[in-house]
Order: sequence, then C-alpha cells, then structure tokens
Amino acid sequence: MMPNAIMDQQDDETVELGDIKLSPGFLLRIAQVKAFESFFAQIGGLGIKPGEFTVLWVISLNPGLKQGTIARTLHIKPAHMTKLVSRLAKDGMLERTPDTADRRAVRLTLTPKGEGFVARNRAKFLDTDLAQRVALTAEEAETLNALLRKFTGLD
Amino acid sequence: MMPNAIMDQQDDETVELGDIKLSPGFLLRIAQVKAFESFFAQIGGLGIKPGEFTVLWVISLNPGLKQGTIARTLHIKPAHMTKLVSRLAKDGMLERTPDTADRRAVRLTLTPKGEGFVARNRAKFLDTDLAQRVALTAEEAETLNALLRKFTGLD
DNA sequence: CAGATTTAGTTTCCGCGTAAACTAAATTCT
DNA sequence: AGAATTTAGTTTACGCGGAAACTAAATCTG
Repeated sequence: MMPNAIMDQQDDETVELGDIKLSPGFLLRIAQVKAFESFFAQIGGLGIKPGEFTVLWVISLNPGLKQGTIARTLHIKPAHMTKLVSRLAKDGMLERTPDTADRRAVRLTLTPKGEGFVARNRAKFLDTDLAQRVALTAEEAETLNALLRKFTGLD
Repeated sequence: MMPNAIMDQQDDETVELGDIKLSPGFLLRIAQVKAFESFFAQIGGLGIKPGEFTVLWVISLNPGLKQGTIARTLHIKPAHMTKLVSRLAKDGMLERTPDTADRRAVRLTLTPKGEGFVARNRAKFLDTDLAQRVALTAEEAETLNALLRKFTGLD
C-alpha cells in the first residue's frame, strides 16, 4: 500500500531538530528547563521558588533597598514583585518599611527568620556545581558561566 | 540624625548581587529574559510565540510525527501541547490526523500555510546572530552555543 | 479471552506572571 | 504656587503553562 509520505514516517523517537539546535533562544529554554528540574529535585521540599530566594538573597546583601530597585535589577515586573514580596512578608521572611523621605517607596529588610533561611540554604541555592552534575567539566562549566555573564551583561 | 543601618543604605541603583552571579540557574533565567525580549523585538508582530514556531519547525522537518513525541522532545507538557496544537490548527498552520494503526495517537503535518510560514520566517526565528547583537564575539557565541548544547544534552 | 495496567491525548482547575488601569506621592514647568 | 508630568507601588483582569483527573485505546497477564 504505502500511500503517501506520511506513512513513511516511523513513529519511533528519533526526531530531527535541524538548525534550531543552533538557536540561542531555543537552547536557553531547554537549559532553563533542566536547571528548573534540578532546582526542584534538590530543594523542592522547602516551599520556595528560585525567584523568591533570589530576592531574599539580594535583600540580605543590600538591606533596606527599595522594592522597585530590586525588581529592576532582577528583571521582575512591578506587579509580580508586589505579590512576591507579599508572599514573603506573609511567611515572615521580610519586612516592608515605607521610606520616610519618599513616602511612595518601600524599603525591604529581612527578618531574623529570613536571614536564617538564606544563611541555611545559601549553598543549596547557589549550586555552582549544577554544571558538574551534567556533562560539563569544571573548566567548561566556568567558561559557560563566564559567557552567560557576558551575554546577560552582568559583568 | 542617621538613626539606623537602614538609613545608611543609599537609594541609588548600585545593587550587590554577590555569588548569585555564579549560579547557573540565575544566569540562565536572566539570559532567557534577554532572549525573549530580543525575540519579541524582532518578530513580535507576527503573532506567534517561540514554542509555537519551534513546534511548526519540528513538524516541517518530521512530517507525520506523533504529537506526544514532539512534546517529549521539546519538553512541552501534554496538557500544554494539546492547547498549543489546537491554536495552530485553528490558525490553519497544521493538521491533526488520527493514526490508523493506533487510534489514540495523533499525527501532525503542516498545511501549505504552515509550510510557507516556516519557510518565510525561518531566518528570523533561528537568529543565530542573537549573540552578536549582544556583547559576544563570533567565537564566543559559538562556544556558548556548544556548551549549551552539551549542557542540555542535545549533542 | 477477561481483567488489570499502561499509554495517548484531552479536560478541568489553578497559580504564576503580565498588561492595563489606578492611587498616591514627588517632580517639573510655567 | 498651581497645573501637568513622572514615579512607586498596588489592584484587577487575563492568558499561559502545569497538575490532576478523566476517556479511550492498546497491551499485558493469568
């Protein structure tokens, strides 16, 4: 029979990706999916998400920073930042204090609970060794990091 | 006056990020945000999203592939894949044809419209030159690509 | 072959993150 | 100083993507 080209296609799992494997955007998406999986596999039980921890981390390094400044730095949109901060405040991780000089602005500081949480989980979240757990050598991992820093403009 | 440590904090924009700049997960997230921005700046007007184009692309290279196989390959969850494919079908980009042998499975092929769309926008979507538009040299961009491919296991 | 299990895909429900509209405060411009 | 504009943050409405429950078909097992 063999009627048309569709029938020639095997239903096996070998999929041709072609040049899309060269697209930075595509590669970055897949890479982030893997990083996410790795993140939750390692510390899914803690009930906190990458963005939330990052905010706590930045506040711990810059106590009293304005909410908007942090949002801009971490590419978090204002509307989302409001909810994220509310969640963390409700969890007792941080405190909002309105700025005395500019009464629109909100300054953020960690509570002792928040400080403890960051200190305790610091190593797990930074997981600079993620790359090692994949196929990269230490040197490759460092190169990848450096190129990503340059790509993102964080250098 | 200068009452407490909070007041020492300047409200300027210099934010200390510390070791989080070494975290692959963090770097990947920022990198992907940038890639997204670049994507929409370049072709936002076309009314299609990265994931959608990628699916069309893969079907064009593998006509008649099963929906689930594509989803697994591209790390798209089944529930999301259903909606994504429905959208593309409604737009007349692709056709679903139930497999004759396995009546649960759905095979996907592009319509002429879909084929034309992929052919026409191929270059814009692959944008291998994204890296160039940032701070990377051609060689660095290639290294970054190679490391991401290895990291993601696509090599 | 009948019952149990697995597999493909869909539907329902929900949360995250965004855009748009809004409030309030600060700043700019005559 | 008073009106217009800008800025900080919140609220509301919504769409995307995911988890869980579900349907239907195929496969496995005794």
